[in-house]
Amino acid sequence: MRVLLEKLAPDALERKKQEKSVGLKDLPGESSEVVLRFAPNPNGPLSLGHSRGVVINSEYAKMYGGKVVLRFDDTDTKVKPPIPEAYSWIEEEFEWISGRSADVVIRASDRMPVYLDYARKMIQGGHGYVCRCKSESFREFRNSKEECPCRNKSIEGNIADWDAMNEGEIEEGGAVVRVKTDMNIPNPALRDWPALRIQHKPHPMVGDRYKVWPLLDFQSAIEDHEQGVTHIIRGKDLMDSTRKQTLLYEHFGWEYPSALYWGRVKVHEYGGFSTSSIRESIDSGAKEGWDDPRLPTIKALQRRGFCSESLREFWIDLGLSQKDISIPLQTLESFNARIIDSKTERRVFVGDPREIKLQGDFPTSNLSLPRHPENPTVGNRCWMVGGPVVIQDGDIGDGVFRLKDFADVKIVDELANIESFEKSDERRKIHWLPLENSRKARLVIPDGDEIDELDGLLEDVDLVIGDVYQLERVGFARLDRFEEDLTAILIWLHG
RNA sequence: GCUCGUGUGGUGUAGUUCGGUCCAUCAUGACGGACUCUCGAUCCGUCGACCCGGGUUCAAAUCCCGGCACGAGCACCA
Repeated sequence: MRVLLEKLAPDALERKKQEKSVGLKDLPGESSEVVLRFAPNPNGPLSLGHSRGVVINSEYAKMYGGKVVLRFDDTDTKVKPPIPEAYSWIEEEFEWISGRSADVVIRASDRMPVYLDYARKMIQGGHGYVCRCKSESFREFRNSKEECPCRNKSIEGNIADWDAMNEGEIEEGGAVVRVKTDMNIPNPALRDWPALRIQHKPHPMVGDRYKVWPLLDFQSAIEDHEQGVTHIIRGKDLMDSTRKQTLLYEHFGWEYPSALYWGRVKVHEYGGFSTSSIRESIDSGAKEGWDDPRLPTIKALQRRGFCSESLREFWIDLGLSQKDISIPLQTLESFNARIIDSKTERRVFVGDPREIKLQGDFPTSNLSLPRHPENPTVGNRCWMVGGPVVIQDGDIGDGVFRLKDFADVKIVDELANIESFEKSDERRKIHWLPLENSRKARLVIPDGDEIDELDGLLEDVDLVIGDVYQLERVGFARLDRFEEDLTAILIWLHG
């Protein structure tokens, strides 16, 4: 066979090197006018978990020249109530993460008349009914595949109940609108699922105008249709949602969009991405705020100095796998480090400083060091050498080392004797700083639920709040602020 | 319990649609080395995987059957 092939088609024997496909896979189905959506609950700012939805959806929109709808699913006033500031936070974060603003921004709470109208149509068409059963008793019906007594009520009776719900005549929990499916569907989750419920608690944005609010499966299904969404990308925990909504679409005679799913992601360093539990930790005082550097929020990531490009590369690299994955933060960090390294200026931070005096034959003078070793165009930084210098206490060791970019020294009686300016042997290289060019600084290092702080001295050369620096031999950190006593506060980014 | 989904090196990921071009891709990691430009960068090298068992086939990561493991849904949350 091989001999035959060699004669007929020698190319067929050449091994092509395997390649990993880059970027996202093609979208299934019709892709001429793609409309995607990202639908967070504004019960807090966006988290690292949400950023996956922003990146994947906006990236597909870019690939196909389509649109992304940013939709605020704010229909719950009790369990996960929206917070008013979060709407604008999320719009800004969406733009920061994706590098573009959303094409359409809508709030479910503004669209209530649309949902209520469709609900009434559904009831009138006999595809839904008002169920007055208690949730526990309906659960029994559902599990035993029995129809509940409300199911066969007349349309007139249902409309009367529907009006009563909207008038506020029925208490919370007293009634719910169900979509009529089939009590014999194998999957219990799909049997006559609830579409709208009563909430008397006022909504932070629209007040107490509405007494009946749609549940996610209903509201989202209606709005996806209204916006012409062609592809829904969401977590695989919402697979049953797709099936429920498909049944609703059948009632209305609509065609359901293509649905794609991703699995659950855990980042080892963070407990989870739940907005409610983050909010709890802030309310209890365990965390300082939404941008506490220990938190997996976008605000915290920004404050620490992550760039949005690394977030995009990270999620695109992970793709749309339905596998549940647990990934170390280091993976994101390595994307970030690679991207920011070339534009990050170097500075010296000496933690746990120890002062030493230089001794030897050298003139008091300027020492000029590059701001970036590979990018001379950003210029140099100047140190005055002559006075006392500081090194990290732990670096003392046997007292023989090289002060990086300066001189080989040997410590004798608290004095650093300069042995050579040229690198003369394989001794350790350590970072150091003239006292004259330093200012007090504190490096804040998030570590799980803890915050470690390291006091030291920072090279005081053109420090700009908000900039990220690479602290030589330490790692990357962002200058967060200056304290009143002018101490520089650095927040640790990564190594 | 019912329903749905997923199993590729330490961690992720490509390849599975339509079996051969796969002694399985890329990244990250670990280890070692080069560079008298860092514990950073760059460059070089090394390590390491198709969940298990059958079947079909000249040929299986890929198709079929049966296990096992893990995850999710079954909320008047999103």
